[in-house]
Amino acid sequence: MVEACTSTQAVFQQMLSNVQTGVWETGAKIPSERKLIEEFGVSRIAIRESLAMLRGLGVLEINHGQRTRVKSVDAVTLGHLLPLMLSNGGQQTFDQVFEVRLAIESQTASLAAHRRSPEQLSQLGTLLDQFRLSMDSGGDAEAQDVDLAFHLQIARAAGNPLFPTLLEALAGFVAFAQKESCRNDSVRSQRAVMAHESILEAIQDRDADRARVEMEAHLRYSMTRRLRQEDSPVDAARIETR
Amino acid sequence: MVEACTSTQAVFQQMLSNVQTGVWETGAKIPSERKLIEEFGVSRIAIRESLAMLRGLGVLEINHGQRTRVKSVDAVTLGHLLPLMLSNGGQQTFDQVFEVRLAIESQTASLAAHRRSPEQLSQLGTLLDQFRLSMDSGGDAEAQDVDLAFHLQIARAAGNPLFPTLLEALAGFVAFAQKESCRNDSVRSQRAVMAHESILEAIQDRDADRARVEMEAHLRYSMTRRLRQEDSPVDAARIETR
DNA sequence: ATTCAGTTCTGGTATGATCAGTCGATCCTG
DNA sequence: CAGGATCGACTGATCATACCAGAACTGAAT
Repeated sequence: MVEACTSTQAVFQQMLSNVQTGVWETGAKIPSERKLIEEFGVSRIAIRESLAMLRGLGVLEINHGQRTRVKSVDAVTLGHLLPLMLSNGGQQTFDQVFEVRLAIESQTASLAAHRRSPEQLSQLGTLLDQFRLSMDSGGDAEAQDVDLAFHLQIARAAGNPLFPTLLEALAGFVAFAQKESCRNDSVRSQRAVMAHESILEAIQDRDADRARVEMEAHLRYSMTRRLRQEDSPVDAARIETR
Repeated sequence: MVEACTSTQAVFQQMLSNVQTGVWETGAKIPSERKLIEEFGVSRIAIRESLAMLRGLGVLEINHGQRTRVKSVDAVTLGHLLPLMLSNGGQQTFDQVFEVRLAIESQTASLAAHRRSPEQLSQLGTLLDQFRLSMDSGGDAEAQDVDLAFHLQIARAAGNPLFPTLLEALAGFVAFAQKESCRNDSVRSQRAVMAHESILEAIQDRDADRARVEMEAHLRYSMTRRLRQEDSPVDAARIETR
């Protein structure tokens, strides 16, 4: 381990280590700033800046008046980070994000077919019904939300918490593109419902390969469909981060 | 956007926005703390804590004596974050990351078969040769690096910069597990070389499906192989960060 | 036992001073 | 004039102190 030349860095490393090794258990309260000053032997500034860094990382939950607690790093933090990561080049297009989503969801569909519990299956059925209703009532925004919920439920049924996390982060990007392509397009809506039905069926039958293929077809159709609507593929596909 | 009740939060949000909207360009220097005090109209504490949070997020590069610069968020930060996210997961941790990696790399292999340029192809050949040499000379660490480089090159050849970025973050996480399973295992080494050969061949032939299948088989083998070696599933799989 | 006010914890902010690196212009030397 | 040493003016890093504001705890009055 490289020696941290600044005291803030040193304290930060030590604190991070405390979290990682479980000295500071997740959900537990850590000592107050005044205590930490004595414990680390540095000024409050160094303590607070280290805490701020950890807060930035999403490791700590700091609230005025309450003791600071160790937070389990969740999708939200990753959701903050991914956009920053993905937009650093500034050249990312929706296609690129969509390809990643395709990769993820092919896997989730396949895994979900293997691992889904009966409860998760029935929940998927419920979401599918809701999706149909939203489509009929013409609520685009709602339909989109339900659509995402359906995909997220599949990701959850895959039994790997990373998948819903990643998908959620990615979905923020493709959301508005989906909305665009969804709008006033009964053909596509119909097809989306059918695609969801097919996917659900495959997951129900525990047919992993079919689930994957159906999901891939579904997403690829959405993607190409959207592309056809765009005249200027590069500029229009540029990501607007928040 | 939710109103930030504390000034530090407000400044943080504003700064983050500055980065995301490009007001603060990546790589450029941001105003000094003294300037920011005037600009935001808050005390130095608030400024510094906001900067610390952004540093924790990996957005800023702060060095003593030099102006603070905007850093492009790279895989390293995410590499820090993933262990924290999964540190409570115990045994499943690696499997989970591996599944994501599997999802990503199945796609990259497939896409690379379509899109690889001749230069990228020849580079893959070079890396494969290096891989063979490393295996023969018994340099485990080197072999692992070359292995990763090979996979990253495929991700690059997929023509989507998101893939190498994500893979880099994921690979750093599973690195030491790979090292473990690699060690003194000529059977596995041999098989890894053969797998790489098969993948490269498929990519060379522009056979996307085969590339995907070969990659999947390769990774799945590594994964199961590693699992079989672990006797104490919980402790052995615990994450050693850094 | 319940309620409510006051105390005392907690973190949040501000100020001012000082230390310590880095950079660049300036000056001195060869 | 060229090259290197020097000094000053930046930059961030750290500290001590004080005070503000929210949350929680305490204890007395009901």
